Amino acid sequence: MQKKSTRVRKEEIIQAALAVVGEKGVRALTIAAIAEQAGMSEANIYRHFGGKDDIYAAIGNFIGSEVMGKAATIAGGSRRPIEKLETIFRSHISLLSEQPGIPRFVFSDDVHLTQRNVAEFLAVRIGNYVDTIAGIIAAGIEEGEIRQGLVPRETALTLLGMIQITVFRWTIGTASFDIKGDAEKLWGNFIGLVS
Amino acid sequence: MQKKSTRVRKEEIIQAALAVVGEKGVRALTIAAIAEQAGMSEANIYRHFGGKDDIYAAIGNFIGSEVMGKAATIAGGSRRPIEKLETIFRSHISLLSEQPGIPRFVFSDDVHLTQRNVAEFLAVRIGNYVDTIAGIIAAGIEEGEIRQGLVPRETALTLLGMIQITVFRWTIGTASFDIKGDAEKLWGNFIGLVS
DNA sequence: ATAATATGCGAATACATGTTCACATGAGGT
DNA sequence: ACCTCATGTGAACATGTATTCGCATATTAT
Repeated sequence: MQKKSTRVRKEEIIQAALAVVGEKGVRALTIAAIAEQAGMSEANIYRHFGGKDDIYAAIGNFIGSEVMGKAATIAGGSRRPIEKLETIFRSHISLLSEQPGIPRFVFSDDVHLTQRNVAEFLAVRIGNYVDTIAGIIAAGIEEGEIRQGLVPRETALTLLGMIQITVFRWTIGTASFDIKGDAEKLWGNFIGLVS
Repeated sequence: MQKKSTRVRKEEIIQAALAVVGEKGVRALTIAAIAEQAGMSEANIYRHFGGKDDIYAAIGNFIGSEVMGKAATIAGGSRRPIEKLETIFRSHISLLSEQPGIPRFVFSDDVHLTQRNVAEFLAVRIGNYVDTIAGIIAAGIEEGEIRQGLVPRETALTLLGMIQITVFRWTIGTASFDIKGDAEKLWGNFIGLVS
């Protein structure tokens, strides 16, 4: 087996772990499963991570920085508020459907209850995410694209709820669930709700 | 130890299991934990249930019939559509905050992936639930209480998403999270969205 | 080239978990 | 009162899981 630096191995292990969560859920995120997915021995995983808690934290960091950061980029663009919201909504649904491990991990009660520090970290990131979307909505109201009288923060939470329930129905239902089509319908109705 | 009939023991075991899930999550739903919570031996649990899968199914049935049925009762009442929606929303938030085991179980990826039959059953029940709420919204549109142009089904999903994200933020955050207050704010904004 | 160090792995360990079994005991029908 | 059967339990078992340890080997610096 070719040797690689810890930096590279850490990324491989995190990606393998996310793949396992996506396919079999957080419950199946065992060291053995990660090792098999990553194509290395179980003992080797301990060369690069202190233990399972350490791996949980690394997954949380990855999701927090790589994923949640995207919204900030879109928010900083020069398009109109409604367009920004649509882009964020679409790319979010797209990402979650391609990397099911991400929502599984974030919504896992196992993580919430046994990895409190990871949960707190994610809670803060999600809070920032809500703020970002609320800011776009506030701008939309000011520019007249979005109806007056709406509360930006609560409207942002409503939008996130749409994403969450879509992912949930996709996860719980059969594999043939058309998540993209479902999301489109919800978005169309959201336009009607806010304009 | 006093002996009781299987019928009554089954209920005790299910309630104990729901309590365990509410306090420590689905991951911690072990036979040992249920036995301790219910105050009986592990072996005795096997007197009344075939095994863990059987217990999962029983929990799913309980949640499906006892809980989801409430919405149908409210929907059948004689109040105005918006009032019905508010009652459903409030009682739902109230129930989930008092019995955290219910959302933990329903949203558990462990259940979704390893208990497919339970997941399918819940999916059908949730589908009925969506239909019920969509029916109320359709009536609201017809009576002029709710804005025209909205799609009942998608608006119903949006309402459910509000509930789901509220429970999620409550679960992931600190124990001091004010779920009732948060839900009230969301409801107030929902009124603005649909009317 | 060689020493030093980081990387890799099979095997062993300690513990948790689902399940079964042989045996005890209490409740209800006769 | 007694018999029968459902209910209850401690102990044992097989398997799964996280983690550690001694040893091998590739990479890097000198």
